[in-house]
Amino acid sequence: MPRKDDMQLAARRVRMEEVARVAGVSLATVSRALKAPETVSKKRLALVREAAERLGYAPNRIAGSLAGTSSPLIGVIVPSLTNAFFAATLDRMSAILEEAGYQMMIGQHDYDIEREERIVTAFASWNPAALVVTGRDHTRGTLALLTAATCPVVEMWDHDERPIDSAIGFSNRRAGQLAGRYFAEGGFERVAFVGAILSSDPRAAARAEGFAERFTEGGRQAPLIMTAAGRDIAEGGIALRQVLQQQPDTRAIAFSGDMLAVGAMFEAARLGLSIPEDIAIMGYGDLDIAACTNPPLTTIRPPHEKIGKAVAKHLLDRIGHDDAGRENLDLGVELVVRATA
Amino acid sequence: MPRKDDMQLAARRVRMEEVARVAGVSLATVSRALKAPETVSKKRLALVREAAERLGYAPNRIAGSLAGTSSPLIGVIVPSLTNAFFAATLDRMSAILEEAGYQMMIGQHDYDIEREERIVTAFASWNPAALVVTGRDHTRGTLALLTAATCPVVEMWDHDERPIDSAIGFSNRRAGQLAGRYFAEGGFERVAFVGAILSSDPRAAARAEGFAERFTEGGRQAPLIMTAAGRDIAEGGIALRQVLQQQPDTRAIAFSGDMLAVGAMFEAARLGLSIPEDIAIMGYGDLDIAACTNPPLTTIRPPHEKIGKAVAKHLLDRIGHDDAGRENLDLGVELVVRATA
DNA sequence: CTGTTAGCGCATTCAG
DNA sequence: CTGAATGCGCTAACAG
Repeated sequence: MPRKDDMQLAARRVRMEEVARVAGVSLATVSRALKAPETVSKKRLALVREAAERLGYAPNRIAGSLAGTSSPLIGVIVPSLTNAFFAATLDRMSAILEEAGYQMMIGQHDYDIEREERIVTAFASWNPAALVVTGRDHTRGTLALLTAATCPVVEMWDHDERPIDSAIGFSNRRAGQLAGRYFAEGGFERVAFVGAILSSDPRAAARAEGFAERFTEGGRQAPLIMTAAGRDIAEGGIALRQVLQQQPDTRAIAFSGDMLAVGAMFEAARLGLSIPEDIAIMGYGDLDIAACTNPPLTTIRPPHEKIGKAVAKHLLDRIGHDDAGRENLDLGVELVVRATA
Repeated sequence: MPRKDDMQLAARRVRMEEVARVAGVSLATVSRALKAPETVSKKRLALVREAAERLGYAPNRIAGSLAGTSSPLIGVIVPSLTNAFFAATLDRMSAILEEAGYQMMIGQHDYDIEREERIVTAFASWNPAALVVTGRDHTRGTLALLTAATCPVVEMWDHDERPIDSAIGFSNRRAGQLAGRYFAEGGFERVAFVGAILSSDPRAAARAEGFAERFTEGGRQAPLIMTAAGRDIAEGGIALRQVLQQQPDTRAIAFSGDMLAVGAMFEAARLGLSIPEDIAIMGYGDLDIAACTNPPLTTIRPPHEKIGKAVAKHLLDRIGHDDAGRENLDLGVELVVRATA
């Protein structure tokens, strides 16, 4: 490991001290000129900026974070990076936060709350400016860490009473209720709900519950609740066949995701079933594809991008502004009626 | 802002010094016990571990990174988080790197290389253990930063001569050639290539070039190259109509993405066109959906997940091991013939 | 408005 | 194998 006073070819990265020397001011003035320009005289501000520019100075954020109160790092944990919903949320967040000079550290736990705990632990040790997690289902350890955290904590994608700190999302139970009531009002007798891995996705499980709850309200027979092995489109077709086998008189199926629904539509076509005449289909997510299928998919639209924007803005509000308080926002969810149900 | 010697309710985070005190050893011993257990006697190792456990000690990674040579942070920059290809790559990388104790900082530039430069600059100031960018198309500034970087730099998703440092990907031109040759051999006379925003996506542009190059080889008429306004499924249908309008005798279309191709298939159905009899369709990406459509989509499969794994492993190899050298890997690409072409 | 002075929490010399 | 001492590069009091 080379020592810094060795003769070295690799130029050392330029430090604040050199900028100060070149600009003919003190270290502190450089620091202020860069972080709070309004607290420095115009004359020196210009000197510092010019020197920094000329030397190609880039501050060392690690050092800055150690000396300062907290780091411009925001930890965000989602179940999966490949899930289009969370990707949309992350996309919006990153656009806004990057603009404001924050960096997102992203972690995924694959619907495993033990892994979530490990990631929260790891993130906490970076002294982040904020921590964002998905949902309200955590281990006791995660809960303890998050409760003790000195930075703002946001639970997103779920709305409920008494969040740890702030929560921004919507009610998944209500989303399920929307579908259940719609099927009930549609006069269907026998229906089913297909959810991907309901045991590990508490949000999908909440939708299933809400669905069953509302559908059975008028004294109707309880829906068949079926678990699909995954969220991919291929599972949709498999699930359709299974539902029809277990409950042949099923006339309507609600899926926990649009891709499952589309897979079922493709499979229905292969089976010679027409939609919605033979079987009605409802999706969840309102992905771009929903509007394009034949016939276009009736689905439920969660506020994926709205969540991203709202979380990012809330964070920016709270970081720094001591007056900005916690928040518990329900962004709502809507039924988009198209032609499959 | 509370000072640390104030009476405070919020417990201060436990530091290494407290662990040292409780374990009855020096600070240095704690540090060594935690980072290089083999350099400490069994007896003290146990003492330190117990104390750390009991106090719930979590090291401050910011401080560690400042004192140490570099940080366990890996900067990864992709064009878009919502693009399923990059999402798959990030997913694999994060799984492997997280396991090894590294944190990914993810940035997206939305196919804007000026924004890429800003993100690279920001990431560099975190003293990362490695930097990963997508593709080989960079501003001069980015090039300068990356060339001067003291950490490993990987350009992924593209393969070419002379990368900045390491490169792991495949040849997009070759991917295009595969499609061009297939259409030529299929005996088509008039064909088209539809690419999303070709002006800003150099990889899609390379595929278009490769496509035209091979298709025209036998003296065939040059294909119509058409730019779609976006990557979403809805654009596929729009593009199909435009192609048919501009070149009514088109008998085969290659798309720069599976979702565009699927959108075109849905639109073709609405237009009463049958696939592949009236018009042949080829996708790119081999997303899950490709195998499920009616008929199943013929497409080209890039090694999305393989790239993620290979990049992560290469990084782990290189970080620390001075002996591990640069790499320039072509992971290949394959044509998946199904039923649309 | 400015410069001087102290650390931030840890990794790493160096002596023992 | 261990402990004392030093400093990573910067920010935040503080006094002028």
